[in-house]
Order: sequence, then structure tokens, then C-alpha cells
Amino acid sequence: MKKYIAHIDLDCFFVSVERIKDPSLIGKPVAVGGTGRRGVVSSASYEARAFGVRSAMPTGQALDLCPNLIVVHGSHGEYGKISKKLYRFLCDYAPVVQQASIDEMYMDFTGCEKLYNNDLPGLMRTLQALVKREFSLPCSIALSSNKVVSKIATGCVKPEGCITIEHGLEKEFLAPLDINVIPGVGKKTELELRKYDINFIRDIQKLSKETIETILGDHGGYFLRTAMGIGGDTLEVEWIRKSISNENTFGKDISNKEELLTHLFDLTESVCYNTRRYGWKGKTIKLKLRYSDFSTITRNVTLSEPTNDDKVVFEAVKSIFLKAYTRKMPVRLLGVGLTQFSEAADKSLSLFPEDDKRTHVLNAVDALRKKFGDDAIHTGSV
DNA sequence: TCTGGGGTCCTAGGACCC
DNA sequence: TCTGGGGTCCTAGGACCC
Repeated sequence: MKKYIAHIDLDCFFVSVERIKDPSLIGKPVAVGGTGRRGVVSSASYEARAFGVRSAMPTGQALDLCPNLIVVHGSHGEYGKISKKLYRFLCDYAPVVQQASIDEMYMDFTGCEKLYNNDLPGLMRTLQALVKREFSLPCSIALSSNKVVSKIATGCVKPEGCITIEHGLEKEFLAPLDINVIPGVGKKTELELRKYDINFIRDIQKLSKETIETILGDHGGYFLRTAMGIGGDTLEVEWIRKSISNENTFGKDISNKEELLTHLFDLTESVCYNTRRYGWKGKTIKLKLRYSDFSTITRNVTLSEPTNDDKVVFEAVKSIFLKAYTRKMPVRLLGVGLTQFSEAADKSLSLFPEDDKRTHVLNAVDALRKKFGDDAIHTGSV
């Protein structure tokens, strides 16, 4: 059966949402991102991109390139809500929809050709217009036989583009494109390939599996298949989170150990709170430390029993931090994470009365936060 | 005006077990 | 009388994505 997989990509999604909230931003160079000295751009309008502004670029550099750039901090909670709404909306049009990220969805139209009068390309344009009308969000849509070709194709037609790649023409469509449009080709892989004068996808298409594997190792096979237009065509509807973390780059580097521990406590608290909201406990605790010279280390420790208790996690975080923080250099960033989840056991089955007491305290804290906001209450600090 | 924050997956080496 | 082989789990770092 012929597969029909569409990829929908919202154009500079965060900026588009900010423009709904404040229409005066329409038509102007806008970036959503950190506004402070240490901020970076997470989404740039096309007017800003014309000046060379890109996401992940330091805000200062962006302002150098585009002095009239309007930088807004943005509100992530809102983006997530709108994204969820759009997902539910799209579910009315295809039997299977995958939310690939906050601004990307896949839709599987396989078997729906007749339902849409054998005109899926026409449906793509209709869908694009509907998203614009119902959500005031510009988007790009591509339809092809698999996920990766559709994803590459939306990138080619942005913004507000729409394209269909017919079955059998995938390889031909990809041939002239730059290697850096392939998902998974980042800075390092790009550089490595260019060393061998491999600059366009057609250059990869000519390689043997052995050759590309000598250059890229085990990933080689994936890149060769992708270049040939072969990719997955099964949507993954169920996504299971594997880690919960919280990190913070300080406004100013910090050298004081007590101050650093206080920050670690706050990070721990928020990670544990989020873990409890999922009803989970984590077994492996991770610490991230970035010095002022940007060198970054991570340390983790696995406990014998999973936990979501701030106190337990902080004890572990504190001990690995004190061991890891060896250089006499100010600290730029600290992070705390929890992985290796299991379901938190039913409270009523607890073997230890002490644990029950502790669980009651944490439940009470969480209830207050839910009612009055995340900052309503904090347990004792260091 | 040097470099965010949330993730995933992979690798390589070591510990440990049988 | 100097060293096997398979499997699993853990740790640290790195590439990549949005």
C-alpha cells in the first residue's frame, strides 16, 4: 500500500504567537529569546533572518546584525498549549497524527485518498489555509511517502510553502539539496562530509554503504538511506519522557559555594516537583556544571531505590557537586536532572511509617503549589 | 554584548556476574 | 605460571534537535 505522510511545520512559531498577542510586531524584525546579556535567540521572524539572525545565536550578536531587532522574552507555557490545540485540530483530518515537537506534526493519510477525492495535494493547501484561519499561524506542509523526505521538503518551501513529492521521485527531489538539510547532520557531520568534498545529497547518493560508514561510522547507513529518499513511514503516537531536568545559567558567574548549593536546592526542588506531578520516581540523579570558560562536566549517581523526594535527591546532588567542583573558577551554569523512572508506588502500600509522613508533607506542598502557583511554597533551603 | 533550556540517542570503558 | 567470553548496568561525554 502506498504511504502518504505529511509533515507540518509552523513558521517561526514563537514569533507568530507573539504577533497574535501584539499585532504591532507584524512585518517587523522580531526575535523570541533571552533578552539579557546572556540570552540567545530561540525563534526569529523572516524579517530578522534577512539580516542573518538565526536561532541559537547570542542575542547580542543578533542585535549587531540587526540593530532594529525587537527581542521579546516569550512565554513557553502558552506555546505548548497552542501546540496541543493544533494537534487536536489536526486529529480530525487524519487517522494518525504524531506531535514531533512543539512546532511540528506528522499526519498519516495512508488509505484516505478516496475520502479526499484522490486529491491529497489539494488537501494540504486546504489544511494550510485552515491553520491560518483558525489559529492565525502560518505553516509549511509537505507530503511524500515517508517522514524524513516530508520533513526535508517542508524546510525547503518555508515560509508558507506547500509541496508534494510523488512516489518514486524522492531521490531526484533530494539530489540537488545541500547535505546540511538532512536531519542529524549538524556542525560536526557537515564538516566531516565536506572534507571529502561531499556537499550535496547527490554526492552521498553516489557512495557505497562501506564508504559512508568509514566516514561516519554506524550512522552512515542512515544517512545513505535518507539521501536515497528512504525513511520511516510509521508514526509514533506514544511518546514517553525519559528524563526531567532543570538548569539555569546565572546572570553573573558565581564562585561562592554556599550560593551555588542554594541554587542546586532550588533546581532539585523543581525537578522533584515535576517528577511527582507525573507520579514517577527516578533512580539516577544527574548534575551539570559549567565553568565560566564554558567547559562543562556532568556527574551522575544511581541510587538503590528510586525517589522523588527533594531531600533525598538534594543529598545526592550535594555530595556529587562537592566532589565534582574542583576548579577554582566561577560557575556559569548548574543543572539537576532525574532519569530511570518508575511509577511511584501506591502510598497505602508503604512499608515504612516514616515514608508515609514524608509523602504527606510532599503532597501538601504540591497541593499548595497547584492552588497558588509554583512559587507559593518552598521546603527548607540549605 | 560569546554562547539558553529542554530533551534524545550513541559510544566507550569499567565493574561485575556467570 | 598472566588471562575467555557473553551479558548487563553504570558513568561521562558528545552530537544533535527544537
